[in-house]
Amino acid sequence: MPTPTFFNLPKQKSQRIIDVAIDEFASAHFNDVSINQLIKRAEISRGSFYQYFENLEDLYCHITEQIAHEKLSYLHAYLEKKDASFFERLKGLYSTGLTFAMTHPKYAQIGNLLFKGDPVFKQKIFGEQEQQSKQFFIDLLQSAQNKGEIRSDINIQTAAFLFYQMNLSISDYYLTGTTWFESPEEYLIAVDEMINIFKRGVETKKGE
Amino acid sequence: MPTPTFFNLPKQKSQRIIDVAIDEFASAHFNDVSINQLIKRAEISRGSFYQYFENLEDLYCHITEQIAHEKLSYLHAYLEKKDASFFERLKGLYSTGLTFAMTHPKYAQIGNLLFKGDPVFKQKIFGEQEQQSKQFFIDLLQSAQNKGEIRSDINIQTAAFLFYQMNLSISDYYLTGTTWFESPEEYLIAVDEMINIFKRGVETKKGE
DNA sequence: TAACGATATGACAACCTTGTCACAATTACA
DNA sequence: TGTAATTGTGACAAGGTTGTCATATCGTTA
Repeated sequence: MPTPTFFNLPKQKSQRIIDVAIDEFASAHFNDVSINQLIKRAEISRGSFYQYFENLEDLYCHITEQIAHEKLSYLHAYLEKKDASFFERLKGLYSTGLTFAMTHPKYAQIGNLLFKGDPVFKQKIFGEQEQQSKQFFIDLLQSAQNKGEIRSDINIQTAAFLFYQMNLSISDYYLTGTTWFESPEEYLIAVDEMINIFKRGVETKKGE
Repeated sequence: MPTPTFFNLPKQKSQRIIDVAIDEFASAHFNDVSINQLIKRAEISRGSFYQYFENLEDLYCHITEQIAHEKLSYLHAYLEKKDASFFERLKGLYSTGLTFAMTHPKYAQIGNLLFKGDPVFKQKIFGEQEQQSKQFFIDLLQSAQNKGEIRSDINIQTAAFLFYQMNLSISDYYLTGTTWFESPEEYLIAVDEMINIFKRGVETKKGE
């Protein structure tokens, strides 16, 4: 947690620090971000930095909490649509992820770097919420299976893993990929097609 | 390229250096590996290191070339089975990746770290071969579509992206994941189930 | 054995990093 | 205005990194 001193700062100044930090954390893994670079860009002295934060991880945590909060508020709209079909909800989830990446590219990139970086560090920062988001996929699938939307021979754990991993891959490619698709528009269409492949892969046969 | 001096070294010594380097590169991203650590563990002096290699990247490239060579020889057995069905070949590809990870965990981890790390660096080291492996998926799918194994409405690019990304995810989870499946055996079954989902997702309907 | 080429070495410069701390400046309040 | 609390500052220590280079040692060959 940043110190009271930090929170008492004029909004303009604290925001400048946060903005620079977001930019730095979106450019490199946590371990490769340096306090020196950050304070130079944010135009604060070394001493001030340590008066605001315990260390770099303190600042990083504060930012990731902000990101998690923002992302959750994004997700809530979709989470509420409990009446929609499983495949509509899955599509909603993927769309939300992509929309979030489009509107908050740096936030999304920070999350992306966290996921691709040291698993131990990821666990430390994101452990609890990661577990929740995995469980969400499992519950979603279980509910769909109970309703007969997906076949009874589909292993929930397997399908949840598959959809969860693809969710990560899809955001990752949007943020850092270039070679597969020519344009974002083409990519969005491709994501829809992937969901259709998934749908056919797990849905209950017509006439069952 | 390492210097002639390095290649003239007694096998025992050069192998010791390579072994330590493999261990280091399997433990952290290239940027986080230090020459100091490496020479300490390999019991060579700083001066010697620079007599063998231009810098750390020189050594890294030499090792990744070794890895690529080893992996290719692994793949060749499967690449030859041109008469097998598309889904059998896809399964063979995934199996090969997993078998490689099981028999060469450090090699696989080095590749994994390269893929999850800085895209620019990845491109520099692996660019050409990455393109080839993507193209391989595309060709495989195109051929399957021509044979009528997969539906004509399936977009090859989309499916190739999907299968390629899952291939990466599957190896990654084997190497670093822990939370989804209890045991490697359970995971191997799950991989089979994923391929079945893919199969149903893209295969031509019976009776077409 | 002597001499020459190949190989090994670690001190060194130059540069980076983090966290601390004595002190300076500013602000708030009486 | 004067005092006290808060906030700002950059030099500094201690540690890390890379690449170089003069020097020492080893081996081979004459």
